[in-house]
Amino acid sequence: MGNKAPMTKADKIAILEDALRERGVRITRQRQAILTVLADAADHPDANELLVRASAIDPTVSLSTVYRTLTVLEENGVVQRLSFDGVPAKFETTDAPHHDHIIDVDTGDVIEFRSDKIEKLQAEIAAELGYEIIHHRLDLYARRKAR
Amino acid sequence: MGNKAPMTKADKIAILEDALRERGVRITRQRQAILTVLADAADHPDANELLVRASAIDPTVSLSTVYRTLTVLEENGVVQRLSFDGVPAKFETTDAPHHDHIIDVDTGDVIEFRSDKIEKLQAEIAAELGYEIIHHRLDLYARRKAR
DNA sequence: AATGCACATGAGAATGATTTGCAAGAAGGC
DNA sequence: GCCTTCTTGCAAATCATTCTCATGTGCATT
Repeated sequence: MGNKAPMTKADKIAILEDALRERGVRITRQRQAILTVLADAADHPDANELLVRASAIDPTVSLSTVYRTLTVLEENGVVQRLSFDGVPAKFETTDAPHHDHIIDVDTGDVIEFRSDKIEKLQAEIAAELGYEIIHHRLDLYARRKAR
Repeated sequence: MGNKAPMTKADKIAILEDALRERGVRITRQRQAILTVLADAADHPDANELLVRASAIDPTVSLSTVYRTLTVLEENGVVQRLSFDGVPAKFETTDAPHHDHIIDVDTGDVIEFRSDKIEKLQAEIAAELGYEIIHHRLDLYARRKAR
């Protein structure tokens, strides 16, 4: 049989689980549920939203476990925590390509963009100051130009 | 007599107070103390630190008032609130020239930097997408490099 | 300088997100 | 299957921040 079948989401999760196990993280029912929800999420859910979604898969998941699992996953580089002003922290998987945001100040629209040049400059600046970037956040608040 | 005497910090604060009064903000003893502390601060104090410093000027200042005053000052464009990951919000006056921040993920320290190259790149990217930048926010979460 | 009143204050309680202590439960190497 | 160690759920604890409310005060007006 051919072995070129495309990797399914289930495969991805299984690979992720193995990698975590490798690092000494036990794969529990609750963690599987949370991982599945994170892998499915196209948005940036907060802890509470993750609880709701994970509960649909495994009703025994508690909010404490969501938080504890997110901490573990963050420490293992699987998810990234996004802290915005005032609102609860949001989370996203780190497998999506990195991008920054332009926020349209008039409409509230959010546009994603990515610039390797900027990424490179950031790294240079940090290096000059003796730092190594873990992650960053760049938000451009802008207005549509009149034509 | 000459009228070219340089503006002292006291002058600056007086001007600020007048501007605020103009906008219907009452200048109380507590607000004066907090304004003075903010004008003096070369770093990025959080609410608690501001309380400590302002108390040295006016011992009647309370933490509630620090928070309330910061909100008022933010609404009136005098200070900017910096909400970083995990740590309490930090504040800085808006009269300083624009700069971005590096946040030390281990200590919570905040370092300012400024790069015209990055500013220019941002403008270019926004322009390409048909936008004009109003303001932006760039936070680099970084870790001190081992030497 | 005295008056009035809307706004500001201090003290502490309330809130909301996140963390933690503890006893019971389960993962995974043997 | 067993045992050790890590995880979990629950509830209580924390922490930053906001709110409540009775009292105090800036300042426009006299």
